[in-house]
Amino acid sequence: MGTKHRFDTGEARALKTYVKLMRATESVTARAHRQLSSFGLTISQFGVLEALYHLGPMSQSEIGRKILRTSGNMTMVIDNLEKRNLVRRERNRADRRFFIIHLTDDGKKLISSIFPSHAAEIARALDVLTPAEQQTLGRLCKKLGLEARPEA
Amino acid sequence: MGTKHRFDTGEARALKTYVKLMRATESVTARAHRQLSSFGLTISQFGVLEALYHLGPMSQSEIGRKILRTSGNMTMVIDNLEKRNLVRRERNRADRRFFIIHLTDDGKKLISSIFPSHAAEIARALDVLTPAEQQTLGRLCKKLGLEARPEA
DNA sequence: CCATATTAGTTTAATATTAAACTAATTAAT
DNA sequence: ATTAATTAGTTTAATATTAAACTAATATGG
Repeated sequence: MGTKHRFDTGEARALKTYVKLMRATESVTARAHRQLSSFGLTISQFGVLEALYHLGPMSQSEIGRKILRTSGNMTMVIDNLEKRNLVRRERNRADRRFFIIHLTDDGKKLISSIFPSHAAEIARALDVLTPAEQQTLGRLCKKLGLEARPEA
Repeated sequence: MGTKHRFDTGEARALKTYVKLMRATESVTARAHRQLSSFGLTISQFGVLEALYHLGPMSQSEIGRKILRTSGNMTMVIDNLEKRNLVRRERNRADRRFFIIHLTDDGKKLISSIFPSHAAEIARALDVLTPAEQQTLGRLCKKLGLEARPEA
């Protein structure tokens, strides 16, 4: 058929899929964002608090790896959380290059009060898919996500 | 079982699915971003050029709707593209509230030279999925995307 | 020990992003 | 026609985001 490839069908399919993937993510994220901002948190700030809440104290770079952000970014997000006394930097004694970030009592109180409604909101968003469809979506996304991100 | 719901299984499933969805999107987008930045374009700038290239001249708000960005955002992105002489604002005579944004010759040249490699890069990223899997992923994402974004 | 490399985090400069307040132009309603 | 509401775009202020240059601490390899 096409000698060059004015628009290889495989590419067209991939592009269409990608657009839908992005729109789906942005639609769910926008919903989460709307809700979180009513609690005065950005998505990244929530991500930090949530990681600390469910996984325990961590260094900035570890958190950055979990929520897919750069180290420079983490500096600012954690600065802002620290200003509001939601987290606390604690210099590691053994290796003084890094901090361990802890939730403060205020932070713990906030994230534990917000998390349930966040989870419920996400569940509401995914409710248009059956449980089986969610499983399938998760499986396909996992395959896609792994490919460019060898890290867990 | 659980009277309250310490972690309703439906919610747990939804959250896991959402995390995978985000990671998949960010993995593909990061790949696209890496490539585009080698051409000196951000994702949003590319989105604007691509929309104009494939859909023709449009107002800022129309572009914003296509690429899911706010109007304030469009002002800056288009300012930056205009500075580089890749697009041109043309005041609409009939309704002087809006501009029609046109690709300049430079802009046309740039996007037409970049688009094929971008498409190829996305296709490469989606290559871990079979065509059938891509179709399924697209179908599920479309369902999800529609729900919170009634606009087409 | 000392030079080098690596690692954690910060800073800087640029763009992105949003929400909200705002201006200007148009449309609708009475 | 005049007022009110809507629409397009800009501006502002705040946070986000990245890449790149940087500092400080640690690890490695002679």
